[in-house]
Amino acid sequence: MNNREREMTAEVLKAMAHPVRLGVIEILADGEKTCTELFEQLGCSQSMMSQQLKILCQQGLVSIRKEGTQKYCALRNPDFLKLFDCMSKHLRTFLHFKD
Amino acid sequence: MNNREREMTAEVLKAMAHPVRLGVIEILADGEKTCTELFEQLGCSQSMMSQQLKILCQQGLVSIRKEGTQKYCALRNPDFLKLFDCMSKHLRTFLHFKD
DNA sequence: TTATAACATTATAATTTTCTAATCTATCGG
DNA sequence: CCGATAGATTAGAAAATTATAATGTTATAA
Repeated sequence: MNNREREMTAEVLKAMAHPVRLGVIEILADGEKTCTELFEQLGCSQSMMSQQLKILCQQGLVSIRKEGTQKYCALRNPDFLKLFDCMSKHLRTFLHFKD
Repeated sequence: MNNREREMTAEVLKAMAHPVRLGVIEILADGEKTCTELFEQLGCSQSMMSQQLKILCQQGLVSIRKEGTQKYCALRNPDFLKLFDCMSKHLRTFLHFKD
């Protein structure tokens, strides 16, 4: 990786590095959801969700499809789901995470 | 993942989400290196490297072994290297990254 | 014992992120 | 057209990150 590539990679990682945004990715693993479903399930405000979804879209992690007055969000790159296993294992092994 | 786990995961991802820190992980894939080797190869200051290494250690990504006046850094969890392929592919596929 | 090489810490200014609250826009049903 | 629902945008304060510069610490070699 050259420096430019590392900078772009850092941007993508930053886009994931937030509890709400991780929650979105996790929920979307189950299939398309509307913005409202997402913020209700994650217990954050509508405004917060809208802002976080924008970040996820900008980094190509989520795509949005409009249907009437609603918008359906979907995972654009399911590869990133692998990351969750990796992280769970890491937390348990290296950071003494319990429960 | 519950919320606590998402918060901890976010911390680990943040620890990777920086060009210098990604560079460290990439270089360490090749084996142990001293701090000086790392900052020289990445072209950043010694102080910068020391601070970034601290972050990587705190999140369990890098371990440090002392030997005389030097310190040898190593990747603690080589699982994270998989991430680089995933990222390269993502950049090319979803973010139109060229070369 | 002193100079130096390797690394850590601290302080700080500049920039980014994060979160909340308020407002705006678009679409649909009636 | 009107009200309601779904979502976006904007503004701003607080907190976190980033980068640089200066200074501290420790171990070794001479």
